[in-house]
Amino acid sequence: MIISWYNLNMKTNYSSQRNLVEQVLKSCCDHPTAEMIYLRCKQENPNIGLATVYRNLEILEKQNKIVKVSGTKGKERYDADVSIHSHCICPQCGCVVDVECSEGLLNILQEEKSEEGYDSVHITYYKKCKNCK
Amino acid sequence: MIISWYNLNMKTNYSSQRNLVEQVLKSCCDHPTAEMIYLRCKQENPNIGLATVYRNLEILEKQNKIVKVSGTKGKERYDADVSIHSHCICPQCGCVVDVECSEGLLNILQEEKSEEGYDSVHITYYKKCKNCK
DNA sequence: ATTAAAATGAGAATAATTCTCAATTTAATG
DNA sequence: CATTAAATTGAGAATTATTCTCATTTTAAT
Repeated sequence: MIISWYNLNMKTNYSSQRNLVEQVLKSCCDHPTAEMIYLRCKQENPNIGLATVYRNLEILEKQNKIVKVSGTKGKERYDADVSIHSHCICPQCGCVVDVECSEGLLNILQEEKSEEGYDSVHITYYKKCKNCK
Repeated sequence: MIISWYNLNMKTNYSSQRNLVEQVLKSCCDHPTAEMIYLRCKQENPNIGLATVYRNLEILEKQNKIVKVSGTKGKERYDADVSIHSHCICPQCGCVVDVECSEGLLNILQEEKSEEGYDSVHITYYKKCKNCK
């Protein structure tokens, strides 16, 4: 995922669970699945439900606070790093690593965004990871 | 999906069902889901099974004969147009439309590919479609 | 304090995809 | 042409990621 310009047009109240999901994801250096996030949240708050994690990931994404990474072998993955960068996915195991976004690429995307009014642009590379190779 | 450099390293025999799946997808101007492809195949061959369609879509993708479009609200979509182009997905209904790939963008991607050895690169834009707006 | 809207947890429900397995088809070989 | 091993199939079961439901609790505006 590269750039996101979503905005959430619904009212939200404060929720400690949503805050926890966001903080947990921010503390991850990998790109965890919803279930992995759920398990890490449970360590802090054993009462949190899986549905709550899914609900809040969706809201946080619409608030541009996190990013969803699709194309990862069935399970979606999430990233709290919303700075400009791309992703490389292993077509075998589905793991994700960050890829820097070059100046030239960024310029083209930002021009397209202003011309076409996109909500977001995702650039995804596929390449086998070290483990799978 | 923009460019794909996969290659399938497994032996395949001829199969009329695989041929049908490919021809049906080639005749589609939309970006159908597996089930839509299955239903259109059934019109030609009422005996074909859904699992067969899934199996062959996977093989055809690895053969670079078709392209899978991810990030489309749960159901994957398929495209028999393997020429260089990107996709724009509606975040509400998941429908897909083709987007031309500019010369500048293509040059950057091809340079990255030769430097990094990626298997494929997908550029995906998100923007509400006319119907959903 | 009151109150309406927002959020939650638990588990059920949904649905896309993959798996299993016995039967059939393909194609290489003699 | 006959043999044979590998590839493919169809049907339905199994899996599993995600969403939905609903009664209860929390939030925040008044």
